[in-house]
Amino acid sequence: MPSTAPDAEAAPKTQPKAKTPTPRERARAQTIADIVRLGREHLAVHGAAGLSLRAVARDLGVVSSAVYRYVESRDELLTLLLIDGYNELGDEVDTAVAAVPENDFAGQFRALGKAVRAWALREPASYALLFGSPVPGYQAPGERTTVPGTRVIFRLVSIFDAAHRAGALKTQASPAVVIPPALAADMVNIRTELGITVPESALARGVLAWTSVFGAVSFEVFGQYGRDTFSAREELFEHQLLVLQGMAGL
Amino acid sequence: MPSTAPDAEAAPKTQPKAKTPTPRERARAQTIADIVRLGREHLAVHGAAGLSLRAVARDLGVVSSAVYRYVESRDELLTLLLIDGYNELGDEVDTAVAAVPENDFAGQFRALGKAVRAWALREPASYALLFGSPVPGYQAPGERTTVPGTRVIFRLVSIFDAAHRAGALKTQASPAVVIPPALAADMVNIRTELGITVPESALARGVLAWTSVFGAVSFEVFGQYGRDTFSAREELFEHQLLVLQGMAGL
DNA sequence: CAACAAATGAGAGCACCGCTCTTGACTTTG
DNA sequence: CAAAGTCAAGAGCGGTGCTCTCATTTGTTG
Repeated sequence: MPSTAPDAEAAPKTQPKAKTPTPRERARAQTIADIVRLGREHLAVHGAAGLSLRAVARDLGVVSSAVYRYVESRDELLTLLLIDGYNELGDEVDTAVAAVPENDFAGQFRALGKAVRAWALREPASYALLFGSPVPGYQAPGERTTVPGTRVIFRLVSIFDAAHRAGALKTQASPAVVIPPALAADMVNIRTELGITVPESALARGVLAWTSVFGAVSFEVFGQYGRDTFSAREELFEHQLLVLQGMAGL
Repeated sequence: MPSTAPDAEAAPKTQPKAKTPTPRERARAQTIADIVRLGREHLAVHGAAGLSLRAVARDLGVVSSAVYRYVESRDELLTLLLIDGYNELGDEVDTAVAAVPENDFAGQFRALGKAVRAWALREPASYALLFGSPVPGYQAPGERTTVPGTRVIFRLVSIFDAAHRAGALKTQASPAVVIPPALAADMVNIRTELGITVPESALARGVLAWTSVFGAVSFEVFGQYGRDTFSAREELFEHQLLVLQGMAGL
């Protein structure tokens, strides 16, 4: 794939660069892909804080300064890994949700949650990079990370919205809790921004379901549960999803 | 305070060392306390991964190798900061819960949640150390951290147990969700270990409330909410606590 | 095909890190 | 008062991110 522009080919624009990829560009893209791949391996083993460009260079069979030809800095590599992780998670969530019947909204919610958990347990270091403690001194560039970084939450919102449109969302949850005006205003903003029709209270419960799923996954991935407090973690999470879907009105 | 034993004074034991603290011991304890204090400051600024013994030594006005007289290693300092954080959080949670009337169990739950959130927002680096991504290569020594590390969850469990004993816990939540046998067995184990009487389903919902609170706090502290998705974060969290307390049967 | 220019890799170097070891000075204790 | 114990300092090892210079490779173009 080309290094900069997302337009694959054709359409000669004002930029004289975006033609068919020259062999140099191809080699360059391949090298960057190799760096990202090795970076992922190091991330998995040593964590985000232990990600070392020098070590990646060694694995690449090249001196450390050479990788700076391809990656601007360690933070740049972190950004590439961040985008990589967001997209991998987003892909797996999408396929998991798509495998559930269109009108089984609760099942879609559970499939989403289980996909998140499965990916997180398989790639704990990437999960930690995406959803764990922020890497000190590193600020993700929003213009590159927001789109892949919001794929899962968008998917969840779309499930709620589809359920609501289908009349399958219980908007009046069992213990009715009033929403203060300031919070309601936020919810209205979100609703208009996303172009959905879910009422405020249901939207708030959806947000809570979202954060709760990640709380449960984080506890498990980050080892907050005691070593052997829970032996049936799969069942625990499944149960939590069932309770949460009820709370959210699905 | 003495460096090793928790017995303040008197009671001459078999150990010939535990007398009145010598000036040397006092100075040593003071130096260690200074190191921990400076370590906390560095933790707050540079995060756990950026915690540097050399920098602490500089602030202490001493050469780097000198601090190794007081702290075995960087990981040892991390452990001290971990215990420090757990105890500070535990203290604040305890006082916050104690300020609520004894029979207002839902209020106690909310007070606990709000105390956790307030502390986390005030000390994000410590919160990240305690509940965020694990520091790669660092394993907390359980024999020193489990007791302070379980103070808050014990407090929460005790609220649920007291509510149940007082007959104020709705054990049959609105959408009844069956608990698979393996998970029920885990819950029975926990119940007997803690010496409480809460039924399995309520205990499971308590666990979910616990992880959900931390999910919500983590999202806020770790900046997972968009920059300006929510302007009324205080109200959002309060609302989430209300929903969770309903879900948990309080 | 040859010449040129861009892209690339190597190496040295800077300042930082955790940690170890030795040395000399100091303080407490017998 | 001298021995024992404690401590700060400094040098040193291997690691890190990153910059700079220099030589070489490589693709393109006249």
